[in-house]
Amino acid sequence: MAPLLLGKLLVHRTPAGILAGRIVEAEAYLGPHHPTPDPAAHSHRGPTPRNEVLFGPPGHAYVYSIYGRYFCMNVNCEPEGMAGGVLFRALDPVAGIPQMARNRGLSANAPHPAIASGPGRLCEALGLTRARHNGLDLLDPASPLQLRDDGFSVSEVCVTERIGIRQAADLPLRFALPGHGCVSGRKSLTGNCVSLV
DNA sequence: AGGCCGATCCTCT
DNA sequence: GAGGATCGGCCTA
Repeated sequence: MAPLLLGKLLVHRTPAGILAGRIVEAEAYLGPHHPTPDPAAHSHRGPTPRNEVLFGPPGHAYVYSIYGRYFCMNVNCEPEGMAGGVLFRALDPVAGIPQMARNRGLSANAPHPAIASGPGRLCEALGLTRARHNGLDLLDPASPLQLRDDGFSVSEVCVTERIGIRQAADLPLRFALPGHGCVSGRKSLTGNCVSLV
């Protein structure tokens, strides 16, 4: 699911207008049901009050706080009872760009890569919090937070190790659009790209 | 009840 | 490249 989510739109309807960005980087985290152990996954040790959304029906947002200051967002990508998720790591801003920049404390004409490149930046730009957005159905047309396909075509995807974790750091579960300026991190993506066709 | 640490970001060198 | 901010969640006693 993680590579297939690249190129899709993440859309947030807010009182201040529509905020949206194209997903250019995502990471997969494997649930305890999966044959490959993934101790870095929040669901790895089973359900808790924090991660219960991951064990619910798919297509719902799992938003959690990290380091006391930031939020990160996943979409649940497994059937009910299983708990795999995809972390959205970076967006290319598409709509409501000045407001997204303002949410980040940046000037309205800030360069795109400064706005939502990184999972904490992404949530801050879109104005997402656990209190307001955890558990929302991203596939419900009535939801203020949605995943959408606008027909954008992705022909090639890069694969690397995941960023910012210690456990299971060697699993090749980070995916990004090759050469896109809004992808986070400094690791080179060259040589790890595959054609989707 | 206490302690440790994280799917981060920003600043400074 | 290194270090601090900052706090909720999960483990241990």
